[in-house]
Amino acid sequence: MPDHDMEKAYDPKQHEDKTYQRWEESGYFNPDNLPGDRVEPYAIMMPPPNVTGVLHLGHALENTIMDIEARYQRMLGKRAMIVPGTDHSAVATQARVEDNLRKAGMENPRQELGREGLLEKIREYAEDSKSTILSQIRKMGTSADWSRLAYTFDEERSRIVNEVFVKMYNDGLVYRGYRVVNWSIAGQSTASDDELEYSERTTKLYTFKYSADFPIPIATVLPETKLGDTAVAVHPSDERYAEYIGQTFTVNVGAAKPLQIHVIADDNVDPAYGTGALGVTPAHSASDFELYEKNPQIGLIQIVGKDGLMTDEAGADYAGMPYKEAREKFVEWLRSNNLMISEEDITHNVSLSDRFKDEIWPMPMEQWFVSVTKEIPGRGKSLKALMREAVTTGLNGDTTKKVTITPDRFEKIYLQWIDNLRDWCISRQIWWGHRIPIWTRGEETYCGVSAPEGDNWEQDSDTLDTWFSSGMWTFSTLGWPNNSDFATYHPSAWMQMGHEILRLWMARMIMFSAYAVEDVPFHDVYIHGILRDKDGRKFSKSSGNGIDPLDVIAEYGTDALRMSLIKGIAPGNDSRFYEDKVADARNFVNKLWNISRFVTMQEAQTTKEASLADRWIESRVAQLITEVSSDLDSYQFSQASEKLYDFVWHEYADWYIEMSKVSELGSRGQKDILEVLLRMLHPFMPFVTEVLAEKIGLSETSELLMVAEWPKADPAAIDKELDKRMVTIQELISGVRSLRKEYQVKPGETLKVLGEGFSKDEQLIMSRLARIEFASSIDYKKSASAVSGEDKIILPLDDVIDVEAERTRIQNEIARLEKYLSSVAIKLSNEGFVSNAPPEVLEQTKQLQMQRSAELEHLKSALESLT
RNA sequence: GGGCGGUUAGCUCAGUUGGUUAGAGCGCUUGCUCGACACGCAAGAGGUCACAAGUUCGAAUCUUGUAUCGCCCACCA
Repeated sequence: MPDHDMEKAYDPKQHEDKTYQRWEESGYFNPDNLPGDRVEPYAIMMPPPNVTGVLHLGHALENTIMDIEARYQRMLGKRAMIVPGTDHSAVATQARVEDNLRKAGMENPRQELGREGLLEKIREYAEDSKSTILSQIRKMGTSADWSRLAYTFDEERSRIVNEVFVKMYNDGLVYRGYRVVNWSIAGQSTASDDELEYSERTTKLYTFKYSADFPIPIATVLPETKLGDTAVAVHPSDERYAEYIGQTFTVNVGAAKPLQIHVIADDNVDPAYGTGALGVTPAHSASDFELYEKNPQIGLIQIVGKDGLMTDEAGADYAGMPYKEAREKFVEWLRSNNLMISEEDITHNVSLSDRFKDEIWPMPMEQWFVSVTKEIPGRGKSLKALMREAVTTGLNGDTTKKVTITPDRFEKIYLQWIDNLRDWCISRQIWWGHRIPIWTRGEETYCGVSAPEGDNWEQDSDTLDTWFSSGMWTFSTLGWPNNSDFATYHPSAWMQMGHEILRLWMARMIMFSAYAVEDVPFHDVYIHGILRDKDGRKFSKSSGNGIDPLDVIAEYGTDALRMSLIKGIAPGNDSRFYEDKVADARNFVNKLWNISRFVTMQEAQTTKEASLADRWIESRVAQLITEVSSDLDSYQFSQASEKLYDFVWHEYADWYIEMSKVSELGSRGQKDILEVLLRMLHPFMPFVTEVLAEKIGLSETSELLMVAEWPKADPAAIDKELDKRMVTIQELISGVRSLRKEYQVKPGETLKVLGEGFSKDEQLIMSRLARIEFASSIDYKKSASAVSGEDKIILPLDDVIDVEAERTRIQNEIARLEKYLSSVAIKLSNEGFVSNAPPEVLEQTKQLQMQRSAELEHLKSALESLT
């Protein structure tokens, strides 16, 4: 039953929670419960938010995009499913909790609480944050299947992590290696290359000689590391230093241990940069370590320890000293011994740990790595090759096993990253995370999903990089390998994510899936931009510009927030958050509410014959359905939302409903059309549309709008001639309105115009909307009757439209088309073109030719009717 | 150093294979309380689409170059 007691303005608070509850109770978030014969699965795995706190507006954007896609696919009749979940986010969460504990007065949480004690604190925090996050996701209207809720650190996911690890271990892809890794002193843990951020700093570049008798000067920004130098590298063709290549010098560096400096040659040294020679510190530089691997005879000396203090290797005077002090001391020594050649300020990038924010120290140590270049047994290719294949040819050249990236420019970025990919350091020395499933007992090593039988086995104390588990998200959430969900829903259909985690996450999902499942993790991935604040800054805790989505929702409603986030953005481009935009979207929601209110107040006129207005709106709606569907099919969410917005407001409300107020015209299909619009708007603004659908009463079924069918366009309704005619009428009305102004006709007065060439309905519309009357002939002289004595001004329509201008326009158009057609005729008579052009291009050209010819004919007749 | 993106109305931004007079929201001006909506209605002002050259019957859109802003990666002696 239609509800005639609607409030004047829509109040989201009264409806949103109730509506979400209705959805949940229906069970339709779970695709197994969806009505109808649905066969095609359509799974979307929610990018699991970190359990490090609360969600921000960026998550709101993600949820909106994801939910639009899911709701659209559900309405298309697929078994649409969003699998929700959260990520334990190893380092990030531990760092956050340790930070909180320190703020609360604990000096060294790890020491004071111990492994289990600290883990307990982190677990508490994570659970707390998890429940906040899940309720926020509900608030955003996300149609997630809560029965499949997952967590990267729950039992099932942990089992799968271990299984994949074991598989990789047995395949020799996971290995223990000694090499330089990124070490965070503050975090007391390694970090992968992708967990670094860069900060530009001004530092001193020191140019010096190790000793007075050492022939080659070198430069550095980290003088204390020079106490660990074992070589100087020069370019092989550098004549200045050629004579020294191959020699070894023993240099005395004051209080430190004497250094054995080998002079080596390497092509990577740029002879034009600095002194043209490079002091090689194998222990504290990843690139120097590579030189060491090529020239192992030079040796390696670690002079800074994990604690940031100088080691014994640095010499008795330096041992135990914080590296910053050591720097001062060594620089002072160089100065006082006249070895310092120059000191200049330069700006350079410093690597920081993205979680602990301290400067990264490259250090050599034993860690676990995943080899990306080693051939996988039985597969004949490396992980790197698989990662490349998955987005180019499809795995093993199978195009059904291919990931399509939208917008496609991100494919290039991805491939570029793959090319530079190095082995991935996966072990972390923090405690919060999946413990490495390796046990040792004396000389024995065991790798397995669970602990080995027997006593005295000791498990590796390290944990896995958090991306090791999130990289398996698409199949771990489905219970790989034996769950029926996995068989049904993997590969997932579609995935969305921000471009900032393209490498961190997308690449890893592709890698793990290609390796473990031998398939892609998803068929399509949509990359969206980052949401920034109104000044273009990233939202972050440190800038203090965070906005709680719940505050926005409380003020404007979820639908308004969703619409504002999606509208007016381009795929892949960053966007900014403006409250004005939300207010605008709120106005739109309210407009829709009032349109519905108006429609429910009308009496049903279903039997009435279609009026001009009806035929026109049906034509326009058919076109709208086609366009919006095609936009959504190509993930043009913003464009689709804008088309709907414009249509609802400026065509349906401002024009169709206004026309319907001309009582003689009536309106046959107001409610039907509104329902079609509600369906199309539902993915974008699920709450208000669901509420309104209930108010106006769904025509076909009593089910929720959420599971209603996506409208289909009726091609027969499309009447482009009628559309054009309407545009002309709108222009005429607008012309009449300005004439009223020009002749200063008072609002109550009627303007009389010559109505030749217009149908009765058309005249009706114009007479009402522009308040004019139509005369059948001109019975006046224009100049004399501009202002008549009878409250009426009579004008020929020629005055309303500028006939001369119109004629010129049409003539130009005709000329343009004729020119075009002649060029096409030449093209089509060219045998080279006809025989070489791809058939579809040829076909397209011919079609265009026909289309344009028809247009030309049309214009010619229009010109005639004007004259 | 390599790559990617931006430069369109006062502001914030759309503009998918080249095609009528380049759009929206906000802001601004004027007028409206005429059967839903002032979170509204109507009218209006405002743009050499960063610049230059080229391709084309036709360029905001394609090509080349320049300027400028931003992001990512590499380097960081």
